[in-house]
Amino acid sequence: MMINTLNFNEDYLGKLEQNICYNKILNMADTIDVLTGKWKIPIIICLSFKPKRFSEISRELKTITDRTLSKELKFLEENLLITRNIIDEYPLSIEYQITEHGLSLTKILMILREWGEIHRERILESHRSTKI
Amino acid sequence: MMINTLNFNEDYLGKLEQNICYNKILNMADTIDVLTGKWKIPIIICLSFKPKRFSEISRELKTITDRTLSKELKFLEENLLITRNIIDEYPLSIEYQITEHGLSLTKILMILREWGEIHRERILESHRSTKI
DNA sequence: CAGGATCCCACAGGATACTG
DNA sequence: CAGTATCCTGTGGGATCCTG
Repeated sequence: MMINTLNFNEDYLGKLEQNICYNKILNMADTIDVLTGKWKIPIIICLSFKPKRFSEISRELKTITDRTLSKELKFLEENLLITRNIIDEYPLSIEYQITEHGLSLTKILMILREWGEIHRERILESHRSTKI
Repeated sequence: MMINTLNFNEDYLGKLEQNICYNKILNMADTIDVLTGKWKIPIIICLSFKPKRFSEISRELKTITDRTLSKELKFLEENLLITRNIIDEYPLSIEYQITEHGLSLTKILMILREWGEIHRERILESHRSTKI
């Protein structure tokens, strides 16, 4: 997983530089991978406050389907961003908890938010000026 | 564009906090939007060195199709990350150039790369330990 | 050279129904 | 409660061919 097949031309910045550049891009893509899609960021944020159960997450995210939530939780667990803890056997109760590694995304999310704000400003500004 | 329809429950952190949180997530999603997909990051990096023409970009990215390159360049232009400059009419020659705004993504890309490196380490490490 | 048009497939994610 | 199974649609992106 996470290994995509992007191919830069071998002449790109010379072979050595190209390989370095190639790996850097792979690393960026890996990070994007973990944040992309409609629900990963909301789930991460939702769990960053405290551990929660399946139904709690589902309720807070409101429009997510069980199927999607189930898949995304599995994905995040495989990526070591959350853990799935069995709390009680009878009745079955399971808790999802963010890991340290998962929390380390917080910094990135803040930076994404900041840039997104600026970006939205620019776009709106440019739309205004073209309409005058 | 860029406005998705994510819906947090109204009770989420209380109504006020929820609205703030909701907007923050929209901003994050906007940034991700600009970086997601197979080719946006490579194109941005490719153009961050110097302005290039369609065929140059195509050659350097090697496996990208004309159709995809065309669409992505249009997307990046609409998002004010690059400009499309007509250099010569006869023969037609056009140059794509990254904007200041586009260059401001560099910082984010570095951070994504750093986290991606760490992430890959963790994943590999965990796979090693489960196989022992 | 700088793309547009068309066809095609894989995958994300919603709707709905069911299970231990 | 904590999911799984099935069906369905929209979109990303490759392949191929065509044009000013």
